[in-house]
Amino acid sequence: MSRKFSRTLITSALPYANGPVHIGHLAGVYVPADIYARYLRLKGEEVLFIGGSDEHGIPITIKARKEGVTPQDIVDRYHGIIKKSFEQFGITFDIYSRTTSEIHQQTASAFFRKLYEKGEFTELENEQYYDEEAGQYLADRYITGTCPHCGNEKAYGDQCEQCGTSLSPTELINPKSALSGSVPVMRKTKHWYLPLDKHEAWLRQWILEEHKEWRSNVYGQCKSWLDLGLQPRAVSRDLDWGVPVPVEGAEGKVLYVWFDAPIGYISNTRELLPDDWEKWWKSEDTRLIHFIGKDNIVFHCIVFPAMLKAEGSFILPDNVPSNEFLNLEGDKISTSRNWAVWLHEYLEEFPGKQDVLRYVLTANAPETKDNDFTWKDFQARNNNELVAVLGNFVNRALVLTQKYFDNRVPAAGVLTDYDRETIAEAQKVKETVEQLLGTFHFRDAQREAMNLARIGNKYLADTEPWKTAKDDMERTATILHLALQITANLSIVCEPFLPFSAEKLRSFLQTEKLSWERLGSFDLLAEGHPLGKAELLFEKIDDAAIEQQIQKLLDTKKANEANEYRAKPIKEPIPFDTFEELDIRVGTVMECEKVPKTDKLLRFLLDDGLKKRTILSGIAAYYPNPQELVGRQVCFIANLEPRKLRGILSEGMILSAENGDGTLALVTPAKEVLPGSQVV
RNA sequence: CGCGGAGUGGAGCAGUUGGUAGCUCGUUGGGCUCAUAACCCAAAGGUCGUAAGUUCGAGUCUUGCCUCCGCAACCA
Repeated sequence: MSRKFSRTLITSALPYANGPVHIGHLAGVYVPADIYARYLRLKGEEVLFIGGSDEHGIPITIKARKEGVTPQDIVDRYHGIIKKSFEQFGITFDIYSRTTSEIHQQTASAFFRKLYEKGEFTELENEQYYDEEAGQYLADRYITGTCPHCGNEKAYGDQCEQCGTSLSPTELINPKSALSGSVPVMRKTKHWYLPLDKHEAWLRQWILEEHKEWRSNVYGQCKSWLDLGLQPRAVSRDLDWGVPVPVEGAEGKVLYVWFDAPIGYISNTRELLPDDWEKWWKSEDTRLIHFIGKDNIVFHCIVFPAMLKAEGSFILPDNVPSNEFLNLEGDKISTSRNWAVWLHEYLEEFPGKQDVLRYVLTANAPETKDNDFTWKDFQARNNNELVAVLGNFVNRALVLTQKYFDNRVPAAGVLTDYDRETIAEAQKVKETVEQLLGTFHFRDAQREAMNLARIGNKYLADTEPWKTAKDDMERTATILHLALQITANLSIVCEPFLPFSAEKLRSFLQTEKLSWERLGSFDLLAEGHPLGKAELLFEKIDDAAIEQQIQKLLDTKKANEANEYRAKPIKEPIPFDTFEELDIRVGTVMECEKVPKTDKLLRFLLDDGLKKRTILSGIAAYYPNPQELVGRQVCFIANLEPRKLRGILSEGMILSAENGDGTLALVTPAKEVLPGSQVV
């Protein structure tokens, strides 16, 4: 694939406007996309970098209801925060808009309409659960009930997490709405489907044959979907928040957020370039690149391309560089658990340190597998790499020039072989970085850029200008001339990765922004050129600042857990007789061991005063050493109908208390009693 | 149950079409003193998750198993 493109359209996944942006978003999408956009611009290429907020979908309506505000309030709030923090962070979108914009409504509507008129959809009427109290249809995940296979009462409409079987909501026994707790009713509803199965053949050819260069995580996932066979996918939803389905008889229906969102790339381009947008989306010499996270692969590689192809006039993406996920201090980043480093907070707490975060996220980017962000690593990379290698080299070159040459670029004299070797090595950086960026290897590219500073440090250490200054100023001049040219080169190569520092560097050197093509030149600074005032490029981050961040994480996590916990409502009153029917007893644990090949089950052998009784209990996760329970007393329901689990007959149920975080603790009598004692 | 990705020296990562493992940081020793106790050199440290197979030869291919992540609420 060596097609000639004359411009590049870069899109970055639209962040969902139900929360601020965190380091996971940055590492996965926005930092690499911005590096790429800056790099191409510096090369003088025609580039457009599109971003925007994704503001539709069920979760936003749920959040709004929870807070008692409108969905528009929610998206206004977060769109504002997100947009501002991207700007401050130096993500150079050509436009950052939103899917609630008027132009997006029009674009998405027209897009749907065109597919509709071309007959690219199939219509299907089926029955779906409807929550009369909440006044809306329920997504599979928002229905809970009893699993028909294992009896788990907390199975979801799409899957039972206890036995792992996938379900459909209609299979659930005693279905309940997760929104209101009411019993949902079946209602007929009509939806439009994009028949992906009809697109399978060309998708297969296009991805599997023509894009073997895609990253293995992307290629592998697409292959898996294609091999399983594509299914028609619903593109509408029963909801009042979104782009209305522009067809008669579709009242109360909106476009499915995954149909709507990627069209946002197009509408935002239109918003920016009302007269000129089409060349970016419809011209074969435009190269379209989607930057996304791994959870979006299928939508950007299969669903959206199918939509574009069905429409007929659009180009398809040339590459979809998807990153894996970034973890935080060993745990998954989670908006709902508040386990994240939020960009807007980082910007406040580390003012002027945008480049440090950009650097760390790129150096540790999850390009091939999930990676971990830790504050200790953040500190180490700042202090040992940015400060010690890059900042220090620049400082050395500038301070020496100040000291010996009155802050003017000295003239180069005769070059030694070693000088020439150093120049040659520095010049190699350009080609290597280009090769790496061209193939979306941002982590390696940045390391290679930093390598230029390493070359500089080594050059100074080996040539020792502070020694030659004692008796050979001509030689000293040559050395510093080269060191300053390397510094000027750093201002070019760092621009895509560390734009704020590159700008500082240019002010130190009193130069304009230099184009990428001049990277590798050793005539960037003219002899006698006066230098500006040198300051520190980076400063050390001390332990206290890092500990504060770690403490903050622990605090918010703790506060959040406490916040989230709410005691469940008390169930309906029951007559005393019903309680009497339960026979709760105390038993002494005689044996306790994990049931082989299960995750959760412990097998208890209890002395219940009359006999030995086997009971299985799903608490293995909370008692890693079941042996320790032997001899303890537990409460259990003695007259529950026996039930076979994993081929073992369980005679009763051991009582456990469920904590706010879902962990379980055994219920035991306050002091030892005889086995078989009744709990009354 | 399934499908995809990942599991490499203390930490974080590379390893292209198979040929006895590289990088950054850390550690230890030495050098230097222009520089933000920064810089330069050297050394120690890995049976490449596990078991088997193909091959003259496998981190790199095949198969089984284990662990983590995603596809499946929120979510890059």
